[in-house]
Amino acid sequence: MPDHNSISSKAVGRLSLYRRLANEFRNTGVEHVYSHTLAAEGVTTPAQVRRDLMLLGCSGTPAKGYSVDELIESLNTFFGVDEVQRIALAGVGNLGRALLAYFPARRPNAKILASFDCDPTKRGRVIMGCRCYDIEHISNVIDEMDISMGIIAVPAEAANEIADHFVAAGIRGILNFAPVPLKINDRVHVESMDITMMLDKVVYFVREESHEQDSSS
Amino acid sequence: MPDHNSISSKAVGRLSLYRRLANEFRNTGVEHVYSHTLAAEGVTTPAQVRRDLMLLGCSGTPAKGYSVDELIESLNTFFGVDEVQRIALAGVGNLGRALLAYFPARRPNAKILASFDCDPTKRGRVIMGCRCYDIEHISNVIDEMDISMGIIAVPAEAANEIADHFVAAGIRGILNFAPVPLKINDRVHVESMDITMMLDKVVYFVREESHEQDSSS
DNA sequence: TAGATTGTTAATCGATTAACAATC
DNA sequence: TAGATTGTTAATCGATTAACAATC
Repeated sequence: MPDHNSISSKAVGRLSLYRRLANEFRNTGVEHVYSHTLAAEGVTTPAQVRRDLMLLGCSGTPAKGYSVDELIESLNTFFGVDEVQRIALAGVGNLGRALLAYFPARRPNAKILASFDCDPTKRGRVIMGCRCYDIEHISNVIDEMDISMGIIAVPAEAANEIADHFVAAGIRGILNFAPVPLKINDRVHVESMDITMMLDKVVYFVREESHEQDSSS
Repeated sequence: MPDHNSISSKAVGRLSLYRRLANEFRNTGVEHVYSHTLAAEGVTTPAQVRRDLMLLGCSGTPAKGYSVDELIESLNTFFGVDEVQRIALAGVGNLGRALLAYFPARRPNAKILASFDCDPTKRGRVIMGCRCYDIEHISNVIDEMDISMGIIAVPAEAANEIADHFVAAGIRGILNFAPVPLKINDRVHVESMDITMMLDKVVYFVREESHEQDSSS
């Protein structure tokens, strides 16, 4: 039994990537993969792939590398593919609706069971197959539906308030799309996707490169 | 003149965050901020804030900290807020439409000038204020419109092909939302946002915590 | 002044990289 | 066997953290 406590967030991300790649390989009939095959497809080194897989208890052979089936088996167990994830979504704007369409297709066991919005016209309606509730009832709904994860897709101003509601309702993991670092003191795992920050990064490096070209010419 | 070549992607991300926070402080009438104020709001340490700001050439005083106006001034110059960013979007599905709605409101100088989709019914139409073109014409459109950045919001299978088109058309930065690491050999800056990977991370840590509770009880 | 913060330097920590014997 | 890969250990690198004199 591998010790999961020592696994970093980065490593979990890489494992998620290996799982996807392994599934692709299986779909194309590949039975064995080398560490450098996984590394070349991804963004890491063969040595790191081997370290990551060793954490999972997967071992390969010099002759054939790693068994794809064995890999998928281990990774599915690691990510608990058999367990259904019960998720709540806050914010049913453009981004929220995109997420409602995105997840069922890609992660069938990640189920967004309830959504919340402050817009009164959305309350009670079923949007993209998911019922939208009043934020006032957030605690009751999350409790009744036994939801353990929350997705935040509301504007920056409202994000932390929603996060507080989520934490108070007993949610243990949050995927945050609002461009604000959440201030939460409880033991809740937060992953933030700051789209504007990513855009700023690309913009900076594009400008930077064009300036380099200017000065070199 | 600070040496921008040595600035890491992470540091650029933090600077993007400082800019947002500084703007918020200015809007609420705050004139000076200490490094620990910026650090407390964000996800870093006061020492790192100081290092980051020193890279920009910003210096504070022990008595008052950093001038908010000076900070915003420097950060705006750093990110080239006066320059309009000319952007192309590939994929006008749910996510693509969400991005088309998202950016104009939050980054007025980041202009998505053209979109591309393989769906024939979308071609020629103006969706969310942006004309959708045939992918066949990607090179011409990008060239004519002098576009330097691309956003990829297509399914995983098509992502790398689109990226190749972008690179061939002379694009120098890519924001990738497809859950695939892009294989590009050119000198193009790529930032990837892998939503399913983020979800997998949250799922893992939520499960992990619940297992810890099981074993401790 | 006293207290808190700044910029700067040294120490620590972790992660990545390189090297190598064992294995198929 | 020969060659390539595996698992493992040592070395390097970078980033974060801690410590401290200078400053307002």
